Amino acid sequence: MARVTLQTIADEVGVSRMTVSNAFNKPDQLSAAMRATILETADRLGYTGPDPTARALVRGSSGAVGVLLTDDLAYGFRDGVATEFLAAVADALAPTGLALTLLSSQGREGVVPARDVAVDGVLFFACTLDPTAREWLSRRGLPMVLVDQEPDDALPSVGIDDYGGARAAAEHVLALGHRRVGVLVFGGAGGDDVDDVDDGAEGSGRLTDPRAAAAGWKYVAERRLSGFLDALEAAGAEAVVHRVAEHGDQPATDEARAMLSAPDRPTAVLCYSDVLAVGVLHAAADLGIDVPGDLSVVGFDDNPLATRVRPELTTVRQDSYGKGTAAAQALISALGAGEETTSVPRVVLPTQLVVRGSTGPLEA
Amino acid sequence: MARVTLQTIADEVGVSRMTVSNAFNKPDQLSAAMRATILETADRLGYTGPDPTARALVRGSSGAVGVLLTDDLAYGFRDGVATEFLAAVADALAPTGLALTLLSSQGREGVVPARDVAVDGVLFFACTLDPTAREWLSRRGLPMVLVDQEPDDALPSVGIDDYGGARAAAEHVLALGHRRVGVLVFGGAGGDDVDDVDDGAEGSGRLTDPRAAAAGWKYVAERRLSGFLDALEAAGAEAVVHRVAEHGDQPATDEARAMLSAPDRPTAVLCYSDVLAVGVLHAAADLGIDVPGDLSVVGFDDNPLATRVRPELTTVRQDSYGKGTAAAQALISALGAGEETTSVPRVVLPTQLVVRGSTGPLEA
DNA sequence: CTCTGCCACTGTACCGGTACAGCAACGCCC
DNA sequence: GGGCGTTGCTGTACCGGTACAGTGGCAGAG
Repeated sequence: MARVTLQTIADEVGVSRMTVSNAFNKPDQLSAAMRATILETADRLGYTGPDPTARALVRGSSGAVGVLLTDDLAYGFRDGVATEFLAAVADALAPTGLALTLLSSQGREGVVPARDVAVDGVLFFACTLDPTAREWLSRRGLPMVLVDQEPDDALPSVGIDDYGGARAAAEHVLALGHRRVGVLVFGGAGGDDVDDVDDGAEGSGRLTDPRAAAAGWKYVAERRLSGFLDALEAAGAEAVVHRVAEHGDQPATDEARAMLSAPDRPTAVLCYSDVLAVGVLHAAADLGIDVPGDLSVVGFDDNPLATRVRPELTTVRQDSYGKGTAAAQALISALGAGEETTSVPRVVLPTQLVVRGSTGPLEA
Repeated sequence: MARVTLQTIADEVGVSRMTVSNAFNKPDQLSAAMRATILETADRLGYTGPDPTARALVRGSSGAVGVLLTDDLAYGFRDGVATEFLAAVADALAPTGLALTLLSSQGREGVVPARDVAVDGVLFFACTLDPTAREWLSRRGLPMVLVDQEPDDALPSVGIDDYGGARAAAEHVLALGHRRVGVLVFGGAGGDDVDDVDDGAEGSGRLTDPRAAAAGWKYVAERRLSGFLDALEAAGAEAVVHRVAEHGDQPATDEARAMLSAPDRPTAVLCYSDVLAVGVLHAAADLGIDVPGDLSVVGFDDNPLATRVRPELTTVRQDSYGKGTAAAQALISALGAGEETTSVPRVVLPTQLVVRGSTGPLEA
């Protein structure tokens, strides 16, 4: 059975295709009797309503906005911070009737979702900054909002005060008397330093020159590390920086074990995220190191996870929901404005240190 | 600046539009030199690659599959069972390069996402069975897979053994000696019984004739209730059925408080879900009732939540990830098959009772 | 009786691609 | 030197809608 289109109905009723179209979209353009006949016929023939694709083509809008995530889409459903963010986006989108399309930064079989899927606008929330996906998107000239990315003059961006939060975390452990402080960071490959072995830090391991290494990292990782290091340096404390190459619980445990097994181990560890901090807790437990008695651990994000572990994590809270709301609003207004936008909103949400049970004073 | 299309490039280079199209899609159809010229020009002009919408129109496929959720999209990110399911779908979709579009069952401003957003296929995962969205989808003739819905002769479906799981839950408390058993169900409105006050059970409250009331509920709710009741009846135990109108922690707490405050209260409560069971735990705590000493509580789903509360919930595990995988596979194969599908796969995954700390023997 | 305006509907030209048939030029072979 | 197969590009017809400028008939105004 062939597809039922406007033409099918037009032929059946004996009118032009336009009249049928009007029956659906502009009821006042035709007589009530004709409209009734058309609708009845459409129904009888099993017409499914205007085809979304065709309509999108002619109207230039598709009714969906995209969120560009890592190449692993499922991440968006597994990580507490990501789900909170996406839930906020979904909530903010609800009144507009826009659908939410999850785009992975890397497609298979030559398909690049960022290029090949129809969306009206994009939230750039990828965790790894994939330059090809980003380039495709900017070339498409779509309204786009950067989330947790390096601000760009041309594009609206939403982020949090990563640097300030990291400083606050560092100052917290400094105030507790710690002077030899581990820093566990996620050295997210910035796209091209994968085979850059200059800093001796491909993969995991201790970084000899963390600031140099961080130059190529994704923005958030670099900001947080800078915050940690600036505060530690200002206080004349020693920083022992280790990097994990993959963002996860287990990799962090492995790396933390190395850090904590070294002679003269740090008495506090600042982590890029709560997920990594949980890994540190595991490593400490494995090594028989008491937290917070022998080791203080600070996370970042205030992931729901943070209060689910024992001891509960001291961490830097970010408002993921607020971030999602702000990002969605920015995108919605960019969609509404069309081309003539002049202002490029830049939102930076505050962060806040939340002290819980995983940090304590340095024992003499 | 006007949009750059194939025609723009064709004019610039001085060839036909088709040749430009071929340069992108069929490299072997033209000379290498010409192709190089065209690609260079395209790049210089800032061509963004074939427009996804136009391509979708002519190819008849959009590169995205939809998941129809409740009218509250954010639910998909908040509920542990939903996120697990969606993560599995995302994982299964990854190799195909398909994007994942979240559709809310109800749009605003006359927009019905189920009708107006371009997708190649749909997973019907709505929690409330919204007949209009479903009807639009089936009329569009899209490949579609029902998840946790009443099986339909024409459509592939994926679900779990709700009935068997519920029986197992009931038999578990019966084996522990309980004879007066509360049942807390989620009376999801089946679309049209919202103003149906016949059973005296609009909103929450105790149901006098639960089986009759359940007739209009969504499939899963009805199946689970039947499982509970059949097992209880077979053993000659008494069932005290209460219904909550909204699926949540707080509504469940309220309703459970009513159930547990009544004279001669049940000694065990079977719940439609872990979320409701947590509400029962809260109510019990409020009323000073010890679980499992004075009250046994059984949940359903084995939501991650179940092991996060104290006592940990005895529950009926379902494999949400497996369900997502199966659903995605079914959809992918339906997409591949096109029209000529004859078989209508129907997957029913097993459920399994997991006994934890929230149930115990009836105290004499 | 013409002119004007309105109503209800039609025709055509897009939107930005792709499929497919066609066609000229060229080399090859017998 | 004519038939034939390639190669490389072109033309046209779609895909399924919508925008917009008609157009013919008819009613009321002048």
